[in-house]
Amino acid sequence: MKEALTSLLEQALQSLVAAGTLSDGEVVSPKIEHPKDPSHGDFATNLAMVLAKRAGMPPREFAQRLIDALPDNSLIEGTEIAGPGFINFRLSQASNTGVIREILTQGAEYGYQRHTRRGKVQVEFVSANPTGPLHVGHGRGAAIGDSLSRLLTATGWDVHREFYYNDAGQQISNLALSVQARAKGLTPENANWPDDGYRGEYIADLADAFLKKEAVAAADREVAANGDSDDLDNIRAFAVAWLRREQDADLKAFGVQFDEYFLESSLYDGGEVDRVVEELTINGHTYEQDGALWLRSTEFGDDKDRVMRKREGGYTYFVPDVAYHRNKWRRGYQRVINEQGADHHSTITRVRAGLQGLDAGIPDGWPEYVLHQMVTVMRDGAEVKLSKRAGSYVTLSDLIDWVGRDATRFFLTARAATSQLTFDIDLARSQSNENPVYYIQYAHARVCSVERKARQQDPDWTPTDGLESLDTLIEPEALALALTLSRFPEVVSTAAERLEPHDIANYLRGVAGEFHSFYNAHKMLDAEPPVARARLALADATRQVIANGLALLGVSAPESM
RNA sequence: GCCCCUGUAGCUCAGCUGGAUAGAGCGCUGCCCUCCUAAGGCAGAUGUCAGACGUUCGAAUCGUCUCAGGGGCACCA
Repeated sequence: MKEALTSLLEQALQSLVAAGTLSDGEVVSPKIEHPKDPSHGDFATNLAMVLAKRAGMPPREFAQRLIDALPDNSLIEGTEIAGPGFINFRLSQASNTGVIREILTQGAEYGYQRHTRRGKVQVEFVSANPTGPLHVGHGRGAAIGDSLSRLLTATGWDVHREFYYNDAGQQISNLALSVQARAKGLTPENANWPDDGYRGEYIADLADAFLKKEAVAAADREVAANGDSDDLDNIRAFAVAWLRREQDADLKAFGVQFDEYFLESSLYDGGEVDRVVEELTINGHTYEQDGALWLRSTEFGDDKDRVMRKREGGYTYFVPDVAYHRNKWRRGYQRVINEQGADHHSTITRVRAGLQGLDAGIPDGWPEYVLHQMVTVMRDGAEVKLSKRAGSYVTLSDLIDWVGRDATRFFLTARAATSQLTFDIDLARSQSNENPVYYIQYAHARVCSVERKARQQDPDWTPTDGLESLDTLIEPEALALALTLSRFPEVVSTAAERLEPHDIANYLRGVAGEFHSFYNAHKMLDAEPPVARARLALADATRQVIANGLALLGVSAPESM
C-alpha cells in the first residue's frame, strides 16, 4: 500500500517536472507516514514542505499542485491539505479491506519474506560459560537473540544460531575445585574453601551427583562420573557436562534452540589462536614490552594498546575471541550478529581491531553487536543481587516457574535492548492475569472461539467465505483494524533491519487493542449473513497476524484460554 | 579522567534516521455482560519529554554543555 502511494507521488512529481514547476535535480523520494491521529487520514506525506522552498512557493500551494498532478487511481478516496502543508490521504474502502484477502491467502507466510535470499548470517547469543545455571541476564539474551534469529529467518536470511563457551579456562578450574571441595565434605563457610570458588547450592547437587557416579548427557557432550574426588580431570569434565545439561533444559523450557555449540578450547587445539598471534606479528601490529606481547590496537581506534600474551605466557581473553571471529569469517558469514550483555562492550573495539590487523579483508564494522542492558530483579520490594558466588541468584528457570514461559519471553523482549529492565517478580506473579502478553493472546483465543461457534452453526463455513462481501465492512473499527493489519509486513521488515524485536511486541499490543474494540462494538455471528462472513474474515486475518507476530517472539498463540 | 547506555504520567516503559493537540500497560474515577470468552470495552484525570544553549519553517527526536542513574575502561574472563 505504501509502495503504491509512493509510486503515485513519484508520478505526480515527474509530471510537475515536465510542467516546469520543479527541475529534475530537485526531486526527492517521497516519505509516507502513518498519522497518529485518525482525523489526519490513513497515510500522510510531508513532501510538499520538503520541496516548497525549491519550488519557490508556499508549502500549501505546492501541495495543491501535487494533488492536482496525481494520476487517476482507485486507491485513494480523498486527499486534503492540512496544517503547515501535510497531504493526508484517505484510502478507499476496497483498497483498505483488500489486505484481508492477502492475509487469508498467504496465511502463516503473511508479513514474512522467506523467499528473498539475503545471504548467510550467524547469530551468537547466550554463550554462557558452564559454571552455573542461566540467570535472568542470560534469559534476556536468550529471548532477544532467539527473536532476532526468528526475525532474520522470516525476512529471508539463512540464520545459523551459535552458542560459544569456554570449557577449559580458569573459571572452569575454579568450578572443578569447588565441586571437589564439596565432594570432600567442605562447605563455602569452611576456611579451606577455594579462594575463587563458586558458592551456589548447585555445587552441592553437582558434588552429590558426582559421588553417585551419575552419567550426564548434554546437547553437545556426555560424561560419566567415576566418583573419585581426587580425579580433578573427571570432576571437571563431569561438572561441565552437568551444567551444560542444566542449561540445555532451561533453554528448552524457554523454547530456544541452537545449531551449534562452539568450544573455545577447539581454537587452541586447532592452533587457530597461535596462528592469529603469529599473523598479527607478521603484519607488524604487535610489539614486545615488559616481557609481554602487545597489540597496537590504537591503530584501529582503541584508546590504548592491549596485552595479547602475558608475561607469564598465557593469552589474554580477547585473543581467542579474535581467533573465534576469524573462524566465523572463514565459515563464510557476511553478517555476524553478537547478542551480549552490555558489560562486554569493551570487547567490541578489541575484537574488531584484531580482525583489522589480520588484513584479511574483513569489513570495518564486522561483526555487528546487539548489547542488552542489565536486568534488575525486584523481589519483596528489594533488589535481588545476582551473584554466583554468594548463591543468591534468580535463575531463568525460577522465572519460568513463577511467571510462565510466555510471560517471561514477552517481558524480556518487549523493551528495547538498550533500556535497563526492571523485572518485578512480585508484580509479574501477583498480577499475572493482567500481563500484556495475555491481552494479546486473549485476542487470538477470542477469534478462535468465535470461529468454533461459526463452525457449529455451519459446518461448511470457512474464513474465506467472507471475501465475497468485504465491501460490507464499513465501520470505523473494522477499517482501522484492517489498516493496522496491512502494516504488519512493514513492521516486520523494519524490526529486522533495526534488530529490534520489541517493535513486534508493541505492534501486537496495538492489533489486540483494535480487535478488542471491534469485538465489543460489533457482533459477528448475529449480523446479516454477508456482513457476518466479512467480519469473520477480518477476525481470521487478525488471528493470523497475531499468530505470525507471536511466532517471531517465541510466544504461543493459544486457541482457548 | 575517558568511552557506552539511559533519563518521557504515581509505577514499568513505547515513541528518538525531525513533523500536525506527546502514547500504552499497571494504578485511580465512573459506566457497559437476558448478547460470539468481562483475561474485554467505553469515558475521564494525570506530563518543566532531567536542565541549558544551539540547528530548523518545525525538536521528546539532531548538535554542544551540565546534572542524575547504570555499565565498561586489567598482563581477570
